[in-house]
Amino acid sequence: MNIKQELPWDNPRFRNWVAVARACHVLERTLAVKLAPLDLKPAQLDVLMNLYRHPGMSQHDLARKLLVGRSNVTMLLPQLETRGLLRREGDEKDKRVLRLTLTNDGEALLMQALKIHMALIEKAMSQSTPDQCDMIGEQMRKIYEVLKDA
Amino acid sequence: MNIKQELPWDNPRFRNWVAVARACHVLERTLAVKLAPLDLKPAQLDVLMNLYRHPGMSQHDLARKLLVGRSNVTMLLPQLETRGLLRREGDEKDKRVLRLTLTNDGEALLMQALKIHMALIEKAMSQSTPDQCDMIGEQMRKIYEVLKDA
DNA sequence: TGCTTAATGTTCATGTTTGAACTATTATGT
DNA sequence: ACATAATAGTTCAAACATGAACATTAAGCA
Repeated sequence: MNIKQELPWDNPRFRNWVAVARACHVLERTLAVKLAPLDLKPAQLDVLMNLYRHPGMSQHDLARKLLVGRSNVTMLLPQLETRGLLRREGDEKDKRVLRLTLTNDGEALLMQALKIHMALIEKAMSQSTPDQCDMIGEQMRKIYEVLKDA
Repeated sequence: MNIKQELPWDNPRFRNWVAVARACHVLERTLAVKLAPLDLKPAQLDVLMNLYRHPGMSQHDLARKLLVGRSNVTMLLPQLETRGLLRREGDEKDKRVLRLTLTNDGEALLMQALKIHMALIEKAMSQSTPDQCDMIGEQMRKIYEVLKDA
């Protein structure tokens, strides 16, 4: 009996997924470098983006959007709140939850950061036709659905 | 003048890339959970995979393959070496470099981990046709090439 | 040869992420 | 109503990644 099963590297799905992971990794890394002048980390940008799109969301909801633990959000927010980029205000009806909103400064910084983020993604994705790009997004959303509670 | 430029969320490339990042994130997370019974982290699996494919590689080469700093490799290896999964032996010709190879135990554990990893990727990618899958891999490899030294 | 520069790997301080235990508040069920 | 569950957020210690400074060795070149 041979311990060497069919090797993953012979499997197209495996090799292609490795490419996805590597592309993600290098884009994240590059983004971190390009955001440095704004004194903003990718994780912090994710926070600002989510608050822009979902003003008044709770920390718990934010954590789920970010695919991250609640404690991580707790550690992440004070940096941004101190810089005056967002507000945390207790909910009237449910005294457990804190509602999060961007300040004007936070929104302004977000817009600057988005220019950088967009430029990077444009550079990366401009290799693909619009159809290819949409197909990739579609498949990736399926993957997320399949795995999100597995 | 409106501070709100064209918003990224209206841009297909942006939305689709976000989907890629989320899929990566959730797959990585799931992999960590499934590997836990083997007492192996995704990063450690990456090490074993690379050593299997490139026996005798140096730590520096490994770091570049993993898209990670050299110091990270230095911190990562002792755990695996202590468990008897790999060997580090000094190079004869160049006394600076350490050559890395899997032990039999390391190879055996790798094979177990690969079964888990493969099953997960199969589950994720089985949503796509082979052609779609190959196209995705192709685009992602292009992205990596564009960004790897930017 | 000798001197300078580059490369490999380690160490260390810093910042991040995580999960478990904890407090406070709300929901549920009898 | 009251006891029990579940939920939101925090705290803390441990694991992890990172980059700069360092020691050792090799390469390039006068």
